[in-house]
Amino acid sequence: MTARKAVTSASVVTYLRSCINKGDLNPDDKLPSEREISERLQTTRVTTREALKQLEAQGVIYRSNRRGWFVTPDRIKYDPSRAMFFMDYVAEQGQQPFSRELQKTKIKADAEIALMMGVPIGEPLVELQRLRGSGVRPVYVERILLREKLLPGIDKKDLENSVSRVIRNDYQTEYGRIDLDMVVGSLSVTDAELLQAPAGYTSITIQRLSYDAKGEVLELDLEQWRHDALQLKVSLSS
Amino acid sequence: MTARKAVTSASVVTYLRSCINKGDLNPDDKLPSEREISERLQTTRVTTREALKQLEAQGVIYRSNRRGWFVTPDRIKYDPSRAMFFMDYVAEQGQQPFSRELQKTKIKADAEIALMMGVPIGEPLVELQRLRGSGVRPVYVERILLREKLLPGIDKKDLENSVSRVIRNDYQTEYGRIDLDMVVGSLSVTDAELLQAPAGYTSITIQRLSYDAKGEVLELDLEQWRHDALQLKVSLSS
DNA sequence: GAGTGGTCTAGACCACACT
DNA sequence: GTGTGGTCTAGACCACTCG
Repeated sequence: MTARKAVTSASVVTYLRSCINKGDLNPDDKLPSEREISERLQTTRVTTREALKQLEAQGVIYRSNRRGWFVTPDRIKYDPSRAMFFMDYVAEQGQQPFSRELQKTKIKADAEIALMMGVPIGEPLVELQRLRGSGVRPVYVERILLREKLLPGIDKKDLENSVSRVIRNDYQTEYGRIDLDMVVGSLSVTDAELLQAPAGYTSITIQRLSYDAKGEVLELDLEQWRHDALQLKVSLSS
Repeated sequence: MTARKAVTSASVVTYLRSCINKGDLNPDDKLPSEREISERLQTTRVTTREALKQLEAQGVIYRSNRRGWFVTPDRIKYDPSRAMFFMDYVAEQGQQPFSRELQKTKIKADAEIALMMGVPIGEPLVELQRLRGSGVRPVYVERILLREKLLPGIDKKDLENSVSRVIRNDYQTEYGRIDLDMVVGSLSVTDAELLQAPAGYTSITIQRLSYDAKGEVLELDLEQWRHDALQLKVSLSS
């Protein structure tokens, strides 16, 4: 009998981790192809893929579409309790942020949105869709719903970089309470496409409801993050 | 040619979702075995398993050890900004909470812990490990590190149900600032075992550093949650 | 056009859970 | 003991990316 001992996915994980830790592979570097790894370690693609998925779950590597596997750069530290802007805090962490406006339209609140925002059905809103990333990698898509009633003419402003800055400067409106809601799930087909991830990729959904100083709802922000791109930090003082 | 069209994992997902939505399967119900599903839908176990993993990522079903797949009950809504206790808010949401003390020992801060807590290396601490769940399902493990210096004799108290209550009532100490840190990752072998999940299961890591009113660090809380068991809600007032 | 990741087939063995 | 989930082998085809 030639009885070759089966190669476990755990050993493939160990091997790949060591490559990354040794520095043979740096953040955003591409890993060798699945077939090449399999051949090198004398195993099958299924086992190699299993190992890759484990590392992906740990946030060590990530996938980009059908282009391959890459080493994950540091997570973006995001503190929703600090009044800071994406473009600023990513830069502060030594990475290059980018922001792309995908859509800006006037809509009317449907039943679902109205419920989430606590406004009447049919209330006029401005919907803004953005894609944001760090370096070469898109990290989240967001959908922002703004109440035109409280922010007249907001649809004509440049909102690509920061909505909060416009609200503060152009409307002399300060934020009051913010309600955050976070859940781990997986990406829809359309969101996955935008984030250059396979459908079903593990994601973090953040829903943020912002009020003004008088307690009126200003905006609803729905974010979908690649799970491995985010580290959430919140500071509470009671 | 007999050329049977390949069955896609997407169609298996659709089929299982419909079973759950129709009410054929209720929360915590066990799904049929992988082989049975495969045979019923004329496909292989690999494809069925792929579908099950997709539903797992979405949080629709969960695994328990080697016992099988089950329908996920509602997520526990957890608001760290409210002064509430696990046992209370789970009950409030109509589920039966449980809490089990796994360990309680006196230790000295090692380098890693000292750094996280901002205390000197070697500072005496009380380490408490607990396992908590809802219904029949364990949902998170936690490791609590308490500063004996500020909480003398804390190791002799009953801490199974609520540390915060003891601190408040027995030490007349109020909490001040709380720093939260959240990240999505995967379970270690030991944590997975405690949570009756396979190693590598997707998890949410929550790190909570609590200060007293004077700004002194009181405790460090390290929690590992099953990703599908938690919905985090935070209310911030600026 | 060559090569890659994404997916599916059709088996197999093992360790553990349940009865 | 029986059956289950967990894992691995050894192929195959397709759709897409990249050069």
